[in-house]
Amino acid sequence: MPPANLNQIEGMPEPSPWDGVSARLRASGLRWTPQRRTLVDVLREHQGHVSATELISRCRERDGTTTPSTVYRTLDVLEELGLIKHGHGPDGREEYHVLPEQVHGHIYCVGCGTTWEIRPETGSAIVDALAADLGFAVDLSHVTISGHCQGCQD
Amino acid sequence: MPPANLNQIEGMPEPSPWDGVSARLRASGLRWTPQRRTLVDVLREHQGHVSATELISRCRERDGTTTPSTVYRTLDVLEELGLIKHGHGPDGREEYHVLPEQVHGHIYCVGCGTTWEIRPETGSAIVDALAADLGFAVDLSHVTISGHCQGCQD
DNA sequence: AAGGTTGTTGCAACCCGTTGCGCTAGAACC
DNA sequence: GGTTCTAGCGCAACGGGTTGCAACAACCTT
Repeated sequence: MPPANLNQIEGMPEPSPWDGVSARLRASGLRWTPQRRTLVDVLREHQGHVSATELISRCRERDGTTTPSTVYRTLDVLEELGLIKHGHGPDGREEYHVLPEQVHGHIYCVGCGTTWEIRPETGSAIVDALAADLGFAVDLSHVTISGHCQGCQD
Repeated sequence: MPPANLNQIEGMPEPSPWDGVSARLRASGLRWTPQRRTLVDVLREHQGHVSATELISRCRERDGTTTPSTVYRTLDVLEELGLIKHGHGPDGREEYHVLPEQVHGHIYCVGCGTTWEIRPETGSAIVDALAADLGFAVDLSHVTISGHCQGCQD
């Protein structure tokens, strides 16, 4: 049997950015702990946006001893590795974007509560506008802009 | 002596949107209480942005019995009257804009911690961009966009 | 001036997120 | 396998913000 990627010894190989996490942590002198494994497992099956609260309760499903503080600290670490990004939803609460493939902002409709991603072209229009204003380099991904969607305007 | 505006019997007349608050409240079946008076007095001498925490402590200076919940609830009421607007700072905490003369957004520099107002032209560029995207009607004032100012980019 | 409604207050409890600290337990090295 | 170093864990407490509820008091009516 030929040497295989140790992280995916069975089934369809489906390389994921999560696969190298333990190694990347260790490479920085950080540690790979059961608690972090739990959180990464949870994140692994998530796309898009998740609230911190939801992540915590998902972790607790797998490991009843999960502590909020640990989750928040691990999220910070993972963010430094670039695997997730946090932002603030319309209510100001934390929201995490898993595996941000490309930077994108969010808009939130106050009327119906839906959240959309801002399309890249639109996003760069915003970035450009602010760059022209004060030479400001916007981090769009951190923010949710609110307003009313087409359906909710009367 | 000619009849004067009862709200400003001395000195330079300086009509303020705050003058009619009590009447406006009563007109909606709401009440004019000492606690609300205290908060309005505090707001009266404020321009621009204030955090809820600061408002609470300012109220407590005048009336030691001030309760946070009351302040928050009164702020909600005043917002419905359009006298203030709330938004979320870069850290997701509440921030109030007193007497928003014209809608404006904010940008916050992660590097140096400064907050700027977005100029109207730039603001409308953003609004237009999102209107073109999904027909979205943005409420710019509710949001603080973060990034790096010119001085903090390297 | 007294009474009755009902909007408001203040309290206590709660939720989300953060922080400080002592103990635990990764993992590198023997 | 055992040692050692220290990152990370769990706990407890805190701060900002919200909510349920019983008592209170503005305001209208008589």
